[in-house]
Amino acid sequence: MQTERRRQLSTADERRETVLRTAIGAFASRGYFGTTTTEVAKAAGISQAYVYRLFPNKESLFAAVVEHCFVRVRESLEGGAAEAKGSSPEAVLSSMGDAYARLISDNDLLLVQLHAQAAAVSVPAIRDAVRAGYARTVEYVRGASGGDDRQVQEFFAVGMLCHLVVSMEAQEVDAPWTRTLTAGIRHY
Amino acid sequence: MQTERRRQLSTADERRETVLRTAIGAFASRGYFGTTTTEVAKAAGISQAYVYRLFPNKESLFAAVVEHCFVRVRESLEGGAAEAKGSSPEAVLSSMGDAYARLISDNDLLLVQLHAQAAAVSVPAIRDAVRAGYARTVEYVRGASGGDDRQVQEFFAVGMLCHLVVSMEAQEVDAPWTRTLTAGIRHY
DNA sequence: AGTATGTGTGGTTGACCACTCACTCTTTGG
DNA sequence: CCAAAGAGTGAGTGGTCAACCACACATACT
Repeated sequence: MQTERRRQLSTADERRETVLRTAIGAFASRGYFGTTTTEVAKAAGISQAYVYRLFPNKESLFAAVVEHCFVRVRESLEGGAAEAKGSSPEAVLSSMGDAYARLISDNDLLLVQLHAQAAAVSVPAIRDAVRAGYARTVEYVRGASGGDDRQVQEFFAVGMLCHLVVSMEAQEVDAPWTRTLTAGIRHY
Repeated sequence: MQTERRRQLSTADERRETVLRTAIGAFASRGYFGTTTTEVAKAAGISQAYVYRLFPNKESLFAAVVEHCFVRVRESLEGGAAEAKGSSPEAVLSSMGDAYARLISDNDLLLVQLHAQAAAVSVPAIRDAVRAGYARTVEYVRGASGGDDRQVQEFFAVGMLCHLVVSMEAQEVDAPWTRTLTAGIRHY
């Protein structure tokens, strides 16, 4: 009978994954400096002390969360590429853009990327995570779409424009300037 | 004789302007949550307590710094528009882009804008300052260049791409993905 | 000269935060 | 069944930060 009894404790690895998943919501609003490890712990349903058993310090924790976000973004782009109608760079990029728009309809993922960019300026470990994330993502987009430098660059430029729109909640404001910035940008 | 003697104390208004100017450098690396009012005070050469005589709280201080940044950006764009060769939207936008590139060759101004965007997510007063700044700037660019929605949008999208490149110091990395992101982007 | 007003600071406070330690309870394996 | 290893926590600790206050000095006004 014991053999079949459910574990009530998670393994450390499972907990680490839970933390990575839930910490996205914790870091999304106030970013690296503005979010406390207590908030991260609460979101994961563990004690603050245990966060420090799973990660050596706040910096590594945030860097791991950032890497996790990039993985999710790439998975979403892969999905987009798979369901593209046609194999021209334009068709693939458009379908990828659509998949990305769906992924970030929950804003948290996008906001963590924005905050990661901001923290990258002063925290080397985070800068490295951001660089590695974009390195892989740019190369993935280039390879999967077959687009040239110009097209790939524009793909990311539009992505950055999304960050701007979401960060100041420009969709909530009905004015010519917001319509200009959001023109043609999908959101769900 | 007394009439001609130099004031040794600044007026509060002069001090406020000094703070706005020097605080850009203070906030540039670690942003709103990561920068202390003591650092802002040191950059301005005054005591931390006096910062709180000049501004009601940290939030208003940062919002004022953000507004100041937007004013400087618009001044720079005006300069660019003035020295454009030709009056076609393309010529004016190109010249404005060049002026902007020169303005942010000192990175601090750009970094404050990036951090403002990040803080806008969770601090309403900062979000309002960022919205107002982009509202005026978008309308200025549209009016001065005569460009259509598409062109104005691309202008800002490329600007956002600059934020990304600078925040992770992508210029320091020599690799295909950095060349793709930075292609055609001027820097001084 | 004297006073009201404005500029500016040292020192403090109470809250909070990253990180640690000693300890308990659970699971695993022999 | 027992011991070793792992999961998990309560209760700190030292340090830092935003904001405040009492006070000193400079200037302007009369």
